[in-house]
Amino acid sequence: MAHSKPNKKSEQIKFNAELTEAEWIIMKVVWENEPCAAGNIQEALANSKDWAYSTVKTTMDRMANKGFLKIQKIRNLQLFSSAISEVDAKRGEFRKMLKRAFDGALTPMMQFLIEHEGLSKTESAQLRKLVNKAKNRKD
Amino acid sequence: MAHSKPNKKSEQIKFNAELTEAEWIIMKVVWENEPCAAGNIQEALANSKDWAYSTVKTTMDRMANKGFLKIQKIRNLQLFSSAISEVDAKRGEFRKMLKRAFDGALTPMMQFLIEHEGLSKTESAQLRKLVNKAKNRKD
DNA sequence: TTGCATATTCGACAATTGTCGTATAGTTTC
DNA sequence: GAAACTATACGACAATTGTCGAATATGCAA
Repeated sequence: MAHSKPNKKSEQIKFNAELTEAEWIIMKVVWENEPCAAGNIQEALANSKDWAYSTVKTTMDRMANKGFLKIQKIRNLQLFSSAISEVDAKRGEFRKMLKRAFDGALTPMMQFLIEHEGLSKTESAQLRKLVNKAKNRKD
Repeated sequence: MAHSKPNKKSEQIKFNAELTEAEWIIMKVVWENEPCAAGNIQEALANSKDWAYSTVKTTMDRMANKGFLKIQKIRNLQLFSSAISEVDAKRGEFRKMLKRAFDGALTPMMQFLIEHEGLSKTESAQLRKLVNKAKNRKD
């Protein structure tokens, strides 16, 4: 066959991406501005992060290596776009937490939330609404 | 005054502890066996983790430095105990995730759970029960 | 007391992450 | 075309994390 099938590992990355702190910060801006150049990102973050251009660029290059960003070259310019979706990144972050702190089980996490994170009446009401909406789902 | 008040930073650590992967693995065993020696932990983990004694010991020493473990010395033996609670560690992990992936807001996370993590009927039923139990809480 | 069996200490090493600086190469503008 | 910009390419460095091995110190048993 002419094109190579992505391997397990890369699919894993796609559906369960684990970003570092700096990567998250950059990724959020990419999702909002893609495709965009490293300079754009640096400027967009200028008021919150005092990062040198090279800091942003190096991090983005590493992200491209990891498969989190794609690069499209136009003449001398590199345009970056996301290679993973926001949902994939959120899923990765969420599952990592779930696995580490709750052995991967959702119910204990919920339990914890209610018992120790003190959901307010408002929040638990919202939650109830959400849960009801989910009632007719798969299973 | 005779005793020093813990500073913001150390309180931060206590109530919002952030453990690394290896630290989580070790901490879980400590919580179940404390007080215990490094050798105990290594043995307890022997079937799941192929770690040399020194690996476990080094990691635990570092954890003690960070204030996650306490050491009590008996003769030539060091007995380790947890210096942070399970709840604190879970809170730390949960909040880190919440901040990174959902800008710290709970409701969007719930939304995400239901929309993308496909809660099963069983799970959403459980959730509903939990939420109802939490109905009469603080606000 | 001599010595084995443990524990502890500590230094080491590679990989990852956060952060830059600088040397180059490609454009654009007089 | 040469100067002034702008982007890229890279190498670097410190701190953290995951992992050990080896040297040293201790305590118990024969």
